Amino acid sequence: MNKELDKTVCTNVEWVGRAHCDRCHIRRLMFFSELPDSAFEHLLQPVDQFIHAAGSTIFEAGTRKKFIYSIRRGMVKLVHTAEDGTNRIVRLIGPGSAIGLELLDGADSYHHSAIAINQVDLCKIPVPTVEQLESEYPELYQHVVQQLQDQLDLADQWIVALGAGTAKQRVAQLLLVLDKFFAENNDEFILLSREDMAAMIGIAVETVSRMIAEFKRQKILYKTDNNLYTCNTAELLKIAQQD
Amino acid sequence: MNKELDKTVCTNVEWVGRAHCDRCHIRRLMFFSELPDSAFEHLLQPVDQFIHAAGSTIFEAGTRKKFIYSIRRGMVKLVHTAEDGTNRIVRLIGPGSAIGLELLDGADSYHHSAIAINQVDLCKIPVPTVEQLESEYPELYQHVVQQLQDQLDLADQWIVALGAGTAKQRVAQLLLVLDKFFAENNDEFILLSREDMAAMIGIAVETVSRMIAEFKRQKILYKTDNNLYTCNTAELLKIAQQD
DNA sequence: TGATATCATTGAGAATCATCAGTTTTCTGA
DNA sequence: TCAGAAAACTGATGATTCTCAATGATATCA
Repeated sequence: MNKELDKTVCTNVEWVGRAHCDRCHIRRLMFFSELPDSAFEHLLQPVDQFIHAAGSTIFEAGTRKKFIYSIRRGMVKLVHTAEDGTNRIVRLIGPGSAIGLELLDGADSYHHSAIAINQVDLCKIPVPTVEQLESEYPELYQHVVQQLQDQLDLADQWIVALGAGTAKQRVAQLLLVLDKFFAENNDEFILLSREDMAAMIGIAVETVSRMIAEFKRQKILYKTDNNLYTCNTAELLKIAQQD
Repeated sequence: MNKELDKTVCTNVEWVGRAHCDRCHIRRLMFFSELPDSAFEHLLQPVDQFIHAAGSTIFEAGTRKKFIYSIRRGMVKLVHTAEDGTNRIVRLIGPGSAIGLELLDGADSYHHSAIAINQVDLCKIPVPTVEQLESEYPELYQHVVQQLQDQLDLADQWIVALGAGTAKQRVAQLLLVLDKFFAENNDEFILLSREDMAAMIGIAVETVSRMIAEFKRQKILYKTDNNLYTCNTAELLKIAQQD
């Protein structure tokens, strides 16, 4: 199912500059939210800021790098690739969340591949720096625990909502998830590719397409802009939960 | 799918006694593994030990209790129940793992119900006691992080292995998961009820039964004892991964 | 802007799975 | 040890979904 996703891996990454966490205007939303300004005076290794183009790979599963990434803007998909090349999307990660946290507790390589869905703005934080700050500021542990718990909740939601039911129900659930996830201020959201959606709910691409097309015809889902969509949440909920 | 699991909730719970963590012979496997004996001299609230009979509920989703549980022996299923009564098993938890960790970071109630699969031997640890020990011994945070990361890995494995593929592939994957999970020393494992298996992989009970029966006929799965089974791992892997 | 590649949609037939109903097996308690 | 209940298994049928193939729409780039 869904083989050879991303045949042409575009590695379009732009270095934006050294991060100055003490002057970061969104720090209270980010990985170092609990730390005082003074914490960043003597970092073991510096934090850098990057912009990843849509489709570019942030890290690949199994790679032995030593960085975690705090997402400032954009959406990242965590992908598991099986031996036969089958891809499965395990989680979507948005602004304020961190990826690569497995490195903080002994894992020697990333557990998934992380790929930018749209343009992603992120901070690249060396693991030794995190460990240094953890030992100096135990409150950072609290934040890591919070992050992991949030991601565990997401994974559970994924299992419950996207892992059972008919194809139509799963697509409806997925749209509800996307709506809640992307819609920060407005209620528009980016509709993912059929391939990505299929890789999330474990059904064929054509089936996803059929369901999406049907929802569009029924005006449950409508395009507002380029590839921005809005949906009728109430109607989707009814579909998702019907017996 | 799989409605009215556990119509007769047996709440057979036996108090074994106050836990003396400083003298616990398996502490290095348990939640307080990193702490010194002296840590337990002045606990805010005591830790108690219980035995739960198979099928009994350890806690129910949404309950506002203030305890986490460290599993000493036996298997626990974490169950999500939808509004319509549909049950979905989100995770299996075994010895050395802890449940209810969501309470440690602000959640005011359990996210799932926890039900004993076989006889479960556990320690009931009050949240204030954990918080006390966390502030005195920051290394306990490390352990919580480890626990959460382990459970996140389990959840991801669940999504990848049990969420896609044909019914036969999913059942094969599930048997492999059970084999790896239950088989501590020997290679026998408890075969769950068809209802539980269906609730894990999101297919109909009858379909699970058909697949299991087929595996038995093909001698890929054989009963060794009461309801202990052994499986041909290589053969199951082949089935699980075939195109 | 037009050519081309990629993605989304649709159709049709085959394969898979859910459902309902009935049978067999296993478990449980008197 | 036996009767009754629960769980597991099986068969038949219809609905759903996958697969293969073709067409339409959209994006990209020279």
